[in-house]
Amino acid sequence: MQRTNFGEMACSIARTLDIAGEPWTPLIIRDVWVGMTRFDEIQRDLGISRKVLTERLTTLVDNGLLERRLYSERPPRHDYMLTEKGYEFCGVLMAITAWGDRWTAGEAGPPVLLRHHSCGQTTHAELRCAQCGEPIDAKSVDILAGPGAKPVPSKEVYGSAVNRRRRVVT
Amino acid sequence: MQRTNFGEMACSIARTLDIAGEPWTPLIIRDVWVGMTRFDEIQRDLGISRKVLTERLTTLVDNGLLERRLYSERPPRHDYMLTEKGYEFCGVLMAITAWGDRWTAGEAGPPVLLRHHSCGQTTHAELRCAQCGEPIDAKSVDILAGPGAKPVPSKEVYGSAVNRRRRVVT
DNA sequence: CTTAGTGAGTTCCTTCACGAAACTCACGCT
DNA sequence: AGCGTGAGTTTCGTGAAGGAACTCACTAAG
Repeated sequence: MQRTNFGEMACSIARTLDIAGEPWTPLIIRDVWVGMTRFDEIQRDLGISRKVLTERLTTLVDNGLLERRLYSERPPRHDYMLTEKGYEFCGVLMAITAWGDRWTAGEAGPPVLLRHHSCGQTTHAELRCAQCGEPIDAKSVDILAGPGAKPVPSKEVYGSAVNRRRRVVT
Repeated sequence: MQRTNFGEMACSIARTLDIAGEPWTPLIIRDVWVGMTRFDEIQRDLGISRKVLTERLTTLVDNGLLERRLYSERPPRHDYMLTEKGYEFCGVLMAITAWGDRWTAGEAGPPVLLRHHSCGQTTHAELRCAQCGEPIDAKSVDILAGPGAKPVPSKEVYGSAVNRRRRVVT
């Protein structure tokens, strides 16, 4: 893990990135999502060193995004399965995919398409307000300190940053 | 940047993580989003080394997520401003925040709340299908190879992984 | 029985990224 | 002149990543 301890910051982004803030972990979750549940097939697909894959898988299991499911007793062998927590992280991957398709795909177009079961169409994930259902983006929200915000100096700085945002953006 | 070149993978997630696949870059984008546009205030807020901040800011400018805007000529001084590309990356940050609030906030609750301008409520970002508007999650989509998928061996592996997903998950 | 292959790691060594600290430069202000 | 501020740059030590080889526990085939 990186040397700075992002897991103790009072920030959901930082805490999340403490678990998944390097490229391999999201890519492993993606692979498990699409059905690669065995060590060797993930390793082959990603071209990742066995050592790093072992570490990442262990971290994901320890943090509750993956679970090991025994598929063979002699020798002991496991499938890696997404937990509910892991499945919900795939929402983050869908948001990343949507951004990546928009800005990094170039002329070739998106490497991956999603087809939604309900409507049967190829689609992508769009961010909506959980309250009113309208599209939501960085310019259409205010950012407020929440109950889990740190009380002392960071909040002070944070509070003034919120005010500064009003000045600069508007 | 890490040694594996994620930018050349035929995968929007990997390409995106080539730019932003370590914790500092998303945190810097967040800080700029909330209004910290100067070098020193970002540095103080994040407690990041000046060297790493310089590198990350340069990468973000080179990749078009931030732009430098001169606010002083003597000496030359810049505000760092989000581009449209950068603003859309904040959508990814909102998705990360929603996941992090759900799974990493603990008893303290979310450190940050969003208030949506349109409806005036505190809210969070929710993923919806861009076609039909219904909520979308990892279990409600099929993953298909798109036009930008790599033709040869990865696609072969990828195709079989999609089939395996059907077997394991359903 | 031996040998070979497979799956899932572990170990070792080299390289590279990060963090701390110090330094540098270009200002403006007193 | 000296000091403070903002924005870097440099140096050095530490730890993580990657490549390669090795290890172990099986199963299958000869």
